[in-house]
Amino acid sequence: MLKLSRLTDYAAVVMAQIARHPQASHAAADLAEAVQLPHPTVSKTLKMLVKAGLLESQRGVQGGYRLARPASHITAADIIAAIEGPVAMTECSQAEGECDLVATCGVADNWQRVSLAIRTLLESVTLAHLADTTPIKLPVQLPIQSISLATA
Amino acid sequence: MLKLSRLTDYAAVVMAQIARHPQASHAAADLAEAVQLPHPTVSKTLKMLVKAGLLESQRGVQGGYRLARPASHITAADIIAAIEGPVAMTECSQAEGECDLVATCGVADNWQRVSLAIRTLLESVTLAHLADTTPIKLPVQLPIQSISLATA
DNA sequence: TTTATACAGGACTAAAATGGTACCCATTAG
DNA sequence: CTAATGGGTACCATTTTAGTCCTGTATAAA
Repeated sequence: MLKLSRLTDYAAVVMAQIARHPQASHAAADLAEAVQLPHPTVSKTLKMLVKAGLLESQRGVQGGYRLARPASHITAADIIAAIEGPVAMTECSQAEGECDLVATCGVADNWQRVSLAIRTLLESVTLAHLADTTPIKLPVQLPIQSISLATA
Repeated sequence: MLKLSRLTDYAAVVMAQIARHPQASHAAADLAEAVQLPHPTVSKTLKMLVKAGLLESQRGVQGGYRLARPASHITAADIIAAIEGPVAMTECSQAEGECDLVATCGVADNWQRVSLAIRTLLESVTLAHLADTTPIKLPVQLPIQSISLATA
């Protein structure tokens, strides 16, 4: 299915919610209420986003969460990486490729290229785009077809 | 991580192996040996690929598996779908969007667009590309940047 | 016709990831 | 001080994934 985990999904929704009111400080409870999700789960997600440097937190009374940088400088890839780790389609697309089947595999290099293409795509989508209620236009047909897939 | 499942990975490797010798009929045991993976697991994967219509099987002595159509007409998306089901990043990107949070979500539409872009990308990569030992060239930078992300 | 080969299908188990909860600690405004 | 609010950790339940095994069926060759 190549699906995002549910927590990643939550993270995107919550980030979008914050992005729509960038000035305010958002308490975890308020966010959970706004997006209709269980409070502890939202809280967990928020902590992960802080640790990844996408949110800043303020403790104490009147505390809460704010974006660490403008929504236009936070990408979908950032959010996914914050929850699931770096975007990589196969074991061996990660930094420390620990696959002992490289010899018989034969597709590793090409999967990595595909993986890179997807990562680049996700890096081109910002939180500002996601949070926008008027849907973003992604005229995917043209650019994708224009990718040269011919072998060297 | 947005990672493929291990079985999907196996499927790609096995398909590539078959694609490199399209005329021959490949027994599950031979394939397992060639790619250095446990026989029962490879066998399971092959069955799924048959059910998805990507391979054809022949029973009996001298039987085995063959591609159901040319490698250039089998896409990465096909292989992923055969093992994991249709490519969809979020619950609600599937046909029967069964998410009761649509009202408070606010990012559903945009995720679906991203999902579509990834699917299109995966459909543009064929088994012939994956099986090619000279790596495919995916000059991703240019076309991705050319995608208009401006809101309507 | 018999036999060895090889796929088909399903049941089953073990292991891992995921999602969710609870508890207690640290910080800070008033 | 104290109430509000995030931080961290540990824990449990569920689901998913991976892998194995067994039995049945088709087929080519002897």
